[in-house]
Amino acid sequence: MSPRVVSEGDRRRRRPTKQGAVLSQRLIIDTALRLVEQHGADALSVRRLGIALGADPSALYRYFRNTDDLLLALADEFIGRSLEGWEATGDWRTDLRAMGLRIHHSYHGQPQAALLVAHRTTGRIHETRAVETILGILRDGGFPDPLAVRIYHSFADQALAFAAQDAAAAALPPAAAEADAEVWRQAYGPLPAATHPHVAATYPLLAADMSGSGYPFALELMLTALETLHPDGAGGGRRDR
Amino acid sequence: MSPRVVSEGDRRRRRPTKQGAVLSQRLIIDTALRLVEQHGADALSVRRLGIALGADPSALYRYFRNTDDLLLALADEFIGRSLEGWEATGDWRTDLRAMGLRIHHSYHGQPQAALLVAHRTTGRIHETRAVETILGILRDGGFPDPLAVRIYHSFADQALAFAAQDAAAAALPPAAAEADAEVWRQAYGPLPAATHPHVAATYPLLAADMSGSGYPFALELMLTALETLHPDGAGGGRRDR
DNA sequence: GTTTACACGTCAATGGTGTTGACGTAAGCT
DNA sequence: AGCTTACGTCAACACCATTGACGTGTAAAC
Repeated sequence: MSPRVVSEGDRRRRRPTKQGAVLSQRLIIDTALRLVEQHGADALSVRRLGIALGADPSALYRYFRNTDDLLLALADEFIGRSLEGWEATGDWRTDLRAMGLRIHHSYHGQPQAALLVAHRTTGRIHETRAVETILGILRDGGFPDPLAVRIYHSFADQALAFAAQDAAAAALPPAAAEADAEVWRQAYGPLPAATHPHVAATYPLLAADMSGSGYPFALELMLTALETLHPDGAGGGRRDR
Repeated sequence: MSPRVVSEGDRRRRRPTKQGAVLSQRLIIDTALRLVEQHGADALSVRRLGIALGADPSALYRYFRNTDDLLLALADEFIGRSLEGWEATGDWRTDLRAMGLRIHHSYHGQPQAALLVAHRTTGRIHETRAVETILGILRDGGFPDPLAVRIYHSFADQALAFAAQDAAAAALPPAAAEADAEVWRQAYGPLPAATHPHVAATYPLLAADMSGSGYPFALELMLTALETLHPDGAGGGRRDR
């Protein structure tokens, strides 16, 4: 008896489905990504993916052990894409900022896969390269090793944590996402100054600010703090007091 | 015809189930939290919750409109518990720090539930009180409204994002957690200086640092940055209103 | 105390999900 | 040309959230 899933290298018989599609891991991953992009995260089910491929849903189990296996493959795919094409400028502020925003942005683009991978340590090639790059920015930027390592840890965790957080929001079923957005109008708007003076006083500002991600400003705050920790005093004289 | 779900105030008839349980929102939420605590986030389904309560699963729909409604109630309960007993000192640095660590800590203590809940906006009583409290710390601390709001947003998101991130790590099944820890030794330890000079140079520091959470340091960085943004320059004193 | 209205627990059914075992066809080797 | 067996298909299982109909028995009204 043959194992249910055959590794891609050993695959031989390319047998078309009833509807004429010739399956492969590549085709399945690409189709799944397209499905998620076009119809949202919850459109990705084995049954729907089967239909989109023109194959019986159970055929997928010839290519992936289970849906988790498939989603990890998806995640790995976009990690690769998210690191593509970045180049260092040599200024640690600029480079850290770009790195953070890039991670955050690319995870946000594929929330479903992001959710799965954001809190795992993969140790794979793209991840190790990212670690190396960020550490390099900090050490070449003049931070001593112990500080560079602590900063790396907080910087990377913060980028991933915010990315996962925002991805989770983006991956909510439409109804729940709508509800979360409405909450700021319906629950916080009517709060009276008597019981919630600070919310009442700042409500318009709040409602406007909360619609976006808190990450960009958090990143700027971190960069600001790093300037004061930099061994060269004010960190190149950008900040004054 | 009566609406399917009756608001808690208007509820009158307390009719025991076949198995003798007398349902209420309180009982349901407490049971759900216990279920998640004991058997993990995946154990929370309407059917299983019904069984745990000793009631037909569909009885839940007399108390919550749907599972999302139940989840939000769960989330708010969680927020409430994590802020129980906190008291302001009047110093915004101390208070913000305490607030952040408290959120982070309580989520870490209930990782399974935290995962389920960390990225929702509930708009309910405990959450609004938390928002009011944090905004109050910032405004009473002397930050002008537009800045206070931006800071609130990034501060709260940071605490929640890290909490979810660390909860996710703590909630991994033992086997997967072991595997993730091993990755740092097996994948990063052997990286040669030729291809990954920065990782190789700092590996002992890295391995030691990565075992903890990045949040405490990230929080300190944020507080440091806030000092420089404070209108009183070095952020010396408390401002009265 | 008796009556009455209806709240709410229960049942059954719907349409979704991931996953597996059995089966036979046809693909690609010899 | 014949043989093996990979792999696409089918059917079934166990679970999921949710809803409409129903009737019991509680608590209010009298």
